Amino acid sequence: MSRQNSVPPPTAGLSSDLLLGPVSGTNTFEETVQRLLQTVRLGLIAPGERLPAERDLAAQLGVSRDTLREAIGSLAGAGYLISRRGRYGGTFVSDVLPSPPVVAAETPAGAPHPSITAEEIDDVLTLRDILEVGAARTAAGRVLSPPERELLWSSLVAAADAGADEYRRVDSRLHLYIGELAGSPSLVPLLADVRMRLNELLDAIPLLMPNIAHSNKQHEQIVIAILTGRPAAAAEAMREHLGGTALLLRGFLE
Amino acid sequence: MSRQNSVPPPTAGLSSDLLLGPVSGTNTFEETVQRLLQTVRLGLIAPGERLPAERDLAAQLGVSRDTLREAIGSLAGAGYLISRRGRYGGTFVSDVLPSPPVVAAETPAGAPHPSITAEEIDDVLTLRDILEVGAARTAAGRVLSPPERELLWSSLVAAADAGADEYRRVDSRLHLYIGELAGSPSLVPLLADVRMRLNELLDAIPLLMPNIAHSNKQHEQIVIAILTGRPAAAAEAMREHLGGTALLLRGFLE
DNA sequence: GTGAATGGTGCGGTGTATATACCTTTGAAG
DNA sequence: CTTCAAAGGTATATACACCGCACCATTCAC
Repeated sequence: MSRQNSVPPPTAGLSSDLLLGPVSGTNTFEETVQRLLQTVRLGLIAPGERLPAERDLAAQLGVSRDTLREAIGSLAGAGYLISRRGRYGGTFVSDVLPSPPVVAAETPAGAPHPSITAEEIDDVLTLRDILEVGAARTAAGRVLSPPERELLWSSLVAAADAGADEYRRVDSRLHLYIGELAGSPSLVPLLADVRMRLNELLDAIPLLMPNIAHSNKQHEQIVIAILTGRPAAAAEAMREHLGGTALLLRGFLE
Repeated sequence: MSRQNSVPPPTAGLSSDLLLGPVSGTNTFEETVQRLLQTVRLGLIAPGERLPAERDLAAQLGVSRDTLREAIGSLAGAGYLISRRGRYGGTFVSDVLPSPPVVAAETPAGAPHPSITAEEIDDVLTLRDILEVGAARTAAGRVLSPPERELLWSSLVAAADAGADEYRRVDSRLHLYIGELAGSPSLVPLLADVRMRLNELLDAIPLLMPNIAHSNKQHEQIVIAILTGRPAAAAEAMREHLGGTALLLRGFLE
């Protein structure tokens, strides 16, 4: 043990045992599960809709059908997916999604929160701020094709029209699509990841209608700023929007 | 079953077969190699310095010693690491790092670029802009401890004093440390990844002294803005700084 | 009833990762 | 000069994740 013994080396002491972190240990299986979960939880495929056939999906994901099936099975067991066989069968997203395992916001006996620490909250909110504000700014700085513009607008409308039950999902989609408009393919999975983490936190607090209304108004400002090509305005609007959620979360959880 | 299928589903056609992308297929072994490579290429451990003992490092990384050794062996073969046995031995970073396999910037026969496409360049630069500008802004918005402030400043000085041979490495460290000051642990690996991708591109173009001098000046502006707590100024300075590199890259490679 | 598309099942092969134990080298301390 | 501790080097056995393939069972349009 004890590392930097002889010389306190000139470069040591900076950060960053980037080393330190445990290597992901990402099973192909677990990663596949996460992918599917994202697809469902972020609303990329709506409740009741069908996934591609197992053989096709496995090919798309670059995974053996066996592994994919294990993943599907595990998610089916959790109530997210339903498989039907036979012609015109397939694997479908549950019509009614299971409410995810809510991490208790209150500690029953004073025990430390199982997985919802203050550091996690800060981490997620900070990262989200960086990613989403940057995405909005970048998207606003690009010239968008007519179909892109229409799709953005319809995503906005969908969010505005959504009921409380589907709001989380539709909202996620809108934010994700803004990220996609930024034009960096690598950005989208990062946004998806941080959004998944955020949703996990949001699941622990109530969803209030006034907040939704407020969010919708902000969404509109963001989208309009993007459509009219004003990066600074888009960034500012997004920052405000995220700030609201951040306040809400910190208020309830910290 | 299935509710809204009558209509060509409202949610389809959006982006994002987030599904589509192939699952990473990340070997523990390859991931370990990447980690070590980052540690060396980004200057987290300087040439000549020692890595933790195999057994310790394996534990830190959450990897079996066997796998770690394979990774070390492969990097030793490539000239990045050197292992010495016996008491006070260990694994060390090569005193002189191998110049990485330069992806030819010119196509010899008109064949398509092996791995350096215009899309990759855009992707990296866009993502970098989002991450680093956001990091600078966030870092400037935090109250920094005295040691943090000193370390930031000394990183700046190190970059200013660096010779052309070590510039890439020291520059990476500075940028990475700014990211660390943003206070989001999850952000750091993302910055490291995008920086690795960027360095791969930079390796394909010459390093000019005037550019270095200019960069140093910009670094100073960024750091000062962070130290004086001016988020907008920090973001703007960082954006300018990155813009320079972006122009350079696009000029040489696109 | 027939055919086609789909999920369900079984099996064997291969490579990767782990765990454990032991050997070898080196240099400082006694 | 001997000893010892700390490091890398080696060997072997085990578990299982992932894959590819072939085949079965179910369902619905026609």
